[in-house]
Amino acid sequence: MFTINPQSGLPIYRQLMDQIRRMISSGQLQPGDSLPSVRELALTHTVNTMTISKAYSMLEAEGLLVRQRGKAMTVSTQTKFSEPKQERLKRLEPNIKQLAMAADQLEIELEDVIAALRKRMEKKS
Amino acid sequence: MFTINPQSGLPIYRQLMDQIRRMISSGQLQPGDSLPSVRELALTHTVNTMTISKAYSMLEAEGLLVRQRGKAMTVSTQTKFSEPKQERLKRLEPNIKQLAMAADQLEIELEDVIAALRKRMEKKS
DNA sequence: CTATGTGTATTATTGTATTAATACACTATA
DNA sequence: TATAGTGTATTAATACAATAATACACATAG
Repeated sequence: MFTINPQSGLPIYRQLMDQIRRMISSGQLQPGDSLPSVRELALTHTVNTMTISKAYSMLEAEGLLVRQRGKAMTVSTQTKFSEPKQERLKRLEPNIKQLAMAADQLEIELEDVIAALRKRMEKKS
Repeated sequence: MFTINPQSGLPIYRQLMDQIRRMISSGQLQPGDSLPSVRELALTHTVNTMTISKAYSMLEAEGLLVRQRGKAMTVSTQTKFSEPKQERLKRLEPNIKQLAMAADQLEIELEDVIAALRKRMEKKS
């Protein structure tokens, strides 16, 4: 369900938070939906349960998730799911910015970046 | 000369290493070129000198930089500067991959991603 | 020679990230 | 009621990241 890369330098709990935020923003995770249990995620990604729990707790502090003891974490019904495209684009900005910087420093032309991106994104769909 | 974002989660010394690697790969930093002194970088980015030093040391261990006591760090003359486009594209892959994942989770269409990227990259040139 | 500019080493401190093992409180279900 | 499944708390240990202050070794220009 999620993609964790322990080598990326980015803390695991932050990778998780980012991904969950985005999937809620798009509606892939809708209000009321249950998230995988901390033990399940910890197992499939060979990560400690407390690492997952930390991500969940912080998203709960943000109001995105709701915790009910004894039950799986769920997406808050207070969140407006499926944000408009403009909002979602804003969430993508940091990633755009970072790619642009990297391409710039590598002196890779815009069209080549686009080609690479196309290749990657069309693969999945 | 470099862009440091302390909030990004990625360790500062790794941000620096990534950027230097890319600029050597493209030839923006050429063999023999001097890098900014650790004190200068530390000052302009309000970061500790040892953090910069760590990045430099690790790049020296990789063979990219050369240290001569009493002088500024320089780009190794052993490195092939201006790598071919194919090599540079390979270096961009992780960034492409990450953007693709984010866009996917945000359910942003390829064409919208490209538009955002275009907007950002054309701004600079 | 001196002053200034390189990078480095050392030691100490602080905060964060992750793992580990165990126990607890609660829910749902057989 | 018993069992298995939720998330959480606690304590301990380890590793990493960053800061701080100081001192050292060397190069170069005056």
